[in-house]
Amino acid sequence: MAERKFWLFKSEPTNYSFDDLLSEEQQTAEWDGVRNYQARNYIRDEMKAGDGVLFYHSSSIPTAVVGTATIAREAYPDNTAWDSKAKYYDPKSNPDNPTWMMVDIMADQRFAHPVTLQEIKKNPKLSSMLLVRRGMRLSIQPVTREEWEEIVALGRQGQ
DNA sequence: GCCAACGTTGGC
DNA sequence: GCCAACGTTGGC
Repeated sequence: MAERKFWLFKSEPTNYSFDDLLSEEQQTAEWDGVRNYQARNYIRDEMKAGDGVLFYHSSSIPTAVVGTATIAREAYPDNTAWDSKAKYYDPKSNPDNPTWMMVDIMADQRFAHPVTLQEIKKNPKLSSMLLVRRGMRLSIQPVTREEWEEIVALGRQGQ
């Protein structure tokens, strides 16, 4: 069995929050709308069922990792790409040759203590994360096992 | 609301 | 294939 990988998914909570994921049936959602090739490649080529996901709230107060989730279904075509009424419609993609892919994620646990971007920047174990590198605006990023473990440990502790 | 840093687009 | 213009992201 391949080694488990770890990821960070960004979402603006006003658009889709961790609470929204928790309130889904089976606490599972299709992660559609990814329209960046690098993120698409991670989804298509590297994500496996069971991989860990840090759920990050961007453009919020505070910006923070608020919980964890699991890859529940591996890459499959993002059908919203060829829905002309969808927000992320892409006329270049079609069912015969889908450009964009998505995974399903299932909520795992909400952190007792959201791990803020500020804390991440101050923590020597976390300060080299892609997340805090200037200009790293990927909505889906790989996270190392060490970073995963540190953030999960911080998130679990009450305060 | 500002604006820096990206990715994408399209003219040449 | 270059690169300027443009749109988007996302912290502040």
